[in-house]
Amino acid sequence: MEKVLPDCPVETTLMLISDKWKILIIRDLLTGKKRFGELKKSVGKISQKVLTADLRSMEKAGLLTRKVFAEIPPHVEYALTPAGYTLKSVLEAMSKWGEYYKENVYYKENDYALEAGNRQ
Amino acid sequence: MEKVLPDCPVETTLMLISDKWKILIIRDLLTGKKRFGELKKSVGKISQKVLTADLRSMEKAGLLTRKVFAEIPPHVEYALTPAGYTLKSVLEAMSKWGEYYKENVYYKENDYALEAGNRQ
DNA sequence: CCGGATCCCGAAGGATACTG
DNA sequence: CAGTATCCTTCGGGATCCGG
Repeated sequence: MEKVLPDCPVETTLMLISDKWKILIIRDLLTGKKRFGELKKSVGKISQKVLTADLRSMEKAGLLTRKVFAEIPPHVEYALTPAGYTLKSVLEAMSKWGEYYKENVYYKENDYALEAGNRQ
Repeated sequence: MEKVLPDCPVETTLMLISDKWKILIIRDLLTGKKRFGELKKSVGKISQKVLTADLRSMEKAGLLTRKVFAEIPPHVEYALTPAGYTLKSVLEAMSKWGEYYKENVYYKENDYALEAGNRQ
């Protein structure tokens, strides 16, 4: 890897998983290995091109493995590496905070403005 | 037409803080309130426009407060709300993972990749 | 000092068609 | 089924100027 990691470990993490869909890919792999088509369905409205690109990038980063079965039709399985799996702690923190926010901010305080940082 | 938060709490969190700079803004506010100019320096290469926009968006979402002092020259302070502060758990998880990654994956990349790839 | 108003660009992502 | 290959669109975000 020619590129140097940032000093701040938070930025390191951002560099690796802050793309639009990567966290969701990890979320869906935390429950076990999945085939390309399964991921495409479970992640959401991701396109094939982007899913392929993100999976390749995460493979290079050592977050997941790609296993090709020599079959017809093709069969490819993706699974988290130990390093990828340890992202579970980050996802769990995000999940808990999301629930907290929904109950304590979104439903109680003033309505959350829609244009603000919304991604579909 | 009311827009609703996603069912998945992870996606809720993503919706609110997955923009390029928001996590770093929170990182820098976790240590206490800061003025606009201080944030601009500490966050990194963020532009004024984007910093302003992100701060406004996060204010609307209830993550931080904006306090304007009636002074000349202007003086504005930003501070996390309790909801914003609880994101600390997410940031800590990201920080720990970043350090873990640097030591256990980045510095041993080739070994790791081979091992993970050959394991089956 | 803070930040609004414009203009602009490039990269990330989407749509669609094709293939081993 | 799991990709490539193209083409196209969007929009996040940078640069600059201005103003209270």
